[in-house]
Amino acid sequence: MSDLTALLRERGLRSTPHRRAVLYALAERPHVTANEVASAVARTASGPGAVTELSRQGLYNVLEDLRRVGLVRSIEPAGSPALFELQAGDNHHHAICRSCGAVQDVPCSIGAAPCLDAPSVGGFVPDEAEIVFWGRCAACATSL
Amino acid sequence: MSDLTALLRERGLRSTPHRRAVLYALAERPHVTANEVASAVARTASGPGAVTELSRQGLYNVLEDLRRVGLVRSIEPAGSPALFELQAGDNHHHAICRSCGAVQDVPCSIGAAPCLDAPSVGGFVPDEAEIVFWGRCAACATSL
DNA sequence: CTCATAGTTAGACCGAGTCAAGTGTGGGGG
DNA sequence: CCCCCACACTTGACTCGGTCTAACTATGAG
Repeated sequence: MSDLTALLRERGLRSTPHRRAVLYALAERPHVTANEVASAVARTASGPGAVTELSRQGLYNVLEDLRRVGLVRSIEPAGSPALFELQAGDNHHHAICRSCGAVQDVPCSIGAAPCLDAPSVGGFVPDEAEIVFWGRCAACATSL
Repeated sequence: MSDLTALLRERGLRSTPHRRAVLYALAERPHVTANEVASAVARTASGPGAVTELSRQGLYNVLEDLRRVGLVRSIEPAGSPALFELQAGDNHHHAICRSCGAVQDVPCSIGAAPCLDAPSVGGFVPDEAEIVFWGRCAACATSL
């Protein structure tokens, strides 16, 4: 758990219980909404790592801080609140189930990095490509 | 303008002034927010095609109807309200400028259809791939 | 010890979109 | 010709996710 502390310090952030709790929560379950992070953190409140409730503002501050230093990434699929995950640095993409909303990681496999190839169009300078595959997850596809 | 009527009938929708006005507005300017559509429609109110103001709910109804029959497509970039465009049927993607928010169409050029290749992962059955390139548009890139 | 600053809180606020329920309205049947 | 019903549309309250503001508290460098 103290590696979380190291991680935070490394990025120039103070290591606070809330920040550690958020990182810990995201490590356990990827692709969670801000609310889910909040309740995960709240649940931590009863464990040994005891954490006081985190206010809404506090939560967003923490998430934004972590995002800014590159520890956390967020995606905002159409029709869903923002989802947060630990930044793995592997530039993977996401597959989202149209019927149950489950989010799955998809390794960035198309060739090397299809990711930044495309738009030489009109002088546009891309720095990131975000790909979302919409469809049905295994469970929902079979139960059709 | 009556081709809009035909278009609507073809898809099983009554041709109403509001629906025509929305289609017309989208034909003129792609990637507009619901609000922008609303004001475009309102502006039409003073022209020859006179249209009475369209309520918020009415607007969303029209947009949803058009989307359902495949005349309109919408994208919801992170941190922005939904943007609407006419469905061109060409499955193009979008490049969004991080600094000015401008949205540009990007032809779906990577190979044939990178679009549905990827996730054989875990039984996921994709039906659409949505790609967003984030970066700087020509104007913002040069003015750095 | 002390003070600036980072972190936190409570609560008002906002924009985008949805819900529910009512009002027109226009195009068939009786 | 009139009634009636489906569909278009309006109004206003409401929800949800998130932001802003203004305080308060804890921390840690000097």
